[in-house]
Amino acid sequence: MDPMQKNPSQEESSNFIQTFIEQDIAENGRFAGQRVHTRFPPEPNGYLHIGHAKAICVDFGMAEKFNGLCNLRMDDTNPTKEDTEYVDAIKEDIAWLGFSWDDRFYYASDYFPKMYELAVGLIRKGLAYVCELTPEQMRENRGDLTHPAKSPYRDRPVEESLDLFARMKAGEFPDGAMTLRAKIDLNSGNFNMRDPVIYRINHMAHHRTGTTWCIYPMYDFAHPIEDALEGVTHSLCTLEFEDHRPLYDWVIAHVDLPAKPRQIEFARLGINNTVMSKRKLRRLVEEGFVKGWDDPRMPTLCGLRRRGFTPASIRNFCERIGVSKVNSTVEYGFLEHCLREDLNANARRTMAVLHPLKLVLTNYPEGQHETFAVENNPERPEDGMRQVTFSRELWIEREDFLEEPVKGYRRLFPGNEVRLKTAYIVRCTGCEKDENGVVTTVYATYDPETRGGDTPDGRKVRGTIHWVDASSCVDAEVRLYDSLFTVAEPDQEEDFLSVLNPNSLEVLQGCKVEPDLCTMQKPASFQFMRQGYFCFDLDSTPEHLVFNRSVSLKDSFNTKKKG
RNA sequence: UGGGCUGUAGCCAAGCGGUAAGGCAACGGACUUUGACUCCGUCAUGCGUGGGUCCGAAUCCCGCCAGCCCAGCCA
Repeated sequence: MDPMQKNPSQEESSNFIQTFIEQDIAENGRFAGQRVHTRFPPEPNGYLHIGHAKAICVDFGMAEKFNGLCNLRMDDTNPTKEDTEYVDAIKEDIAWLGFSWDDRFYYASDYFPKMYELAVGLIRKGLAYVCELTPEQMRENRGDLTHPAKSPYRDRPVEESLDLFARMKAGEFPDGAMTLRAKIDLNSGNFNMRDPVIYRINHMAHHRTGTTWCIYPMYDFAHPIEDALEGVTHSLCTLEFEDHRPLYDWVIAHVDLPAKPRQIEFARLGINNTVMSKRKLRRLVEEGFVKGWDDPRMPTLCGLRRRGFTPASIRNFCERIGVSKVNSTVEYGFLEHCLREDLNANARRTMAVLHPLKLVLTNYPEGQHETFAVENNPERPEDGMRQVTFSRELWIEREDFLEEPVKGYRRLFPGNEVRLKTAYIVRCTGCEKDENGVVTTVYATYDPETRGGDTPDGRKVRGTIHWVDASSCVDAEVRLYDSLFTVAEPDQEEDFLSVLNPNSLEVLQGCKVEPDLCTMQKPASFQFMRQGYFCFDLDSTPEHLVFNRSVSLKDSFNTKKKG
């Protein structure tokens, strides 16, 4: 599906951010003559996950809606946690989703000289001072809910702060020795306004600026400046920054900047049965509970990609969950629904047998072969046909045969007729079992009059099963994934690792697939008949096909009382 | 306990003073050469709660209750 295509039923739905922007445009005030301009500002300290996808869709999507622009900016103001490794991964994932920042790719670190200059300006205005409280002392002097904060350095003369700040920059002081603080309100009920630190000393090499700087701006000081310098009009961020907005506005108001961006906050995405915090995802990777950031069980974009999720499905998901200020938890099933919807329309069909059971057609001549033309996607004739080989011995799904059928079962059992998809109608005549009573071979006879699966005499055949030709099929490995967690809300658990699902990965060897899958381009999504949706694992080879299952098809048989 | 924010169905979510959109899930049914898909139907006399204003309130006012965020030299 075209990711840009709107869901018809969602046509008129809008959100509060859109309303705000519309009002801003209508008021023709501080944004007069400006094109709507947003930005997505990840810190390059980890991989992007589905939660980021929502933010990306909001940031880029809102710009698109207003025919505006959206920048991509690495918010790299803290060298402690950042690394170049993540920068490329972030760009790759955003591009994969289908968004483009054109030539507007920025680094906050590019603004370090300007930020320093603006901080000096603040000191000159008497709006910032160098404070020598240690981290411990600062905590002790922060006050509490009913008592104001304190700093003995608050009234330090401007010249003295200027001198100390220059020496901080020059590297004269060790980490933590002093900070630059904005002089705002030690009495504020909002702790962010109790003279927040805007520069700290950190003698650590930055992934881009190296050792050029040993003082780094704090987010609250840097972010509004970054936005303003880039001409951002609407700075969209998540709810936890709501309390920071007064500070954001303070910086915009007191620092000499070329624009006056407006911050608007929205709720971050929560999905049940999933952890979304970078810290927890990192533990899963580093402690070996998953095979990497791109493990298909991970909610990271690279993980979802390997799992078989498409960009369109993720974008559609983000569009449909909406944007509000309510802390919400979306059901994982909804994400799956969005994938099924896309794949059902666009994935090509193929037949594969996950749990093979031999079917022998006793009246089909040995050594004979024939081929059938099958649509790659019944919904899209333009996707063409493929040739499928058929012969005397086939593989069918073990669960498609029952020696003693349960009520409502309409597949293969002794005496029953079933349709082999696009091939023939066959009647089961019996089966063979090993010494343990396990069925090893099923026998049936085919009806030559029913070539293509038609019933010229009009008789009803209720069951249709998939199959692959035993003489020409290819062995493959299929990986079935289940939730990583055994409880519904792992985020509520203090130790989320104790509720990990040990059966989250099941590997099936010896699955039988149509041979032409070997030649398919990767990654590609398929709907394996009655088995769900799969995609090639990115590291599978023609000699060793590996498939990941994205989502199962719905099967109502097991849940229905009747057949 | 100070400040900020949020409460519309099992889960999301429109609505902005004129009598509760839509999607997911669920449940009925039709169709079916995938027990899938698709299609049709059902699903809040009710909008956290108690008052008030009004001819009329989910929408305005007041009080209460519940949840989330904030005391990093993280973002």
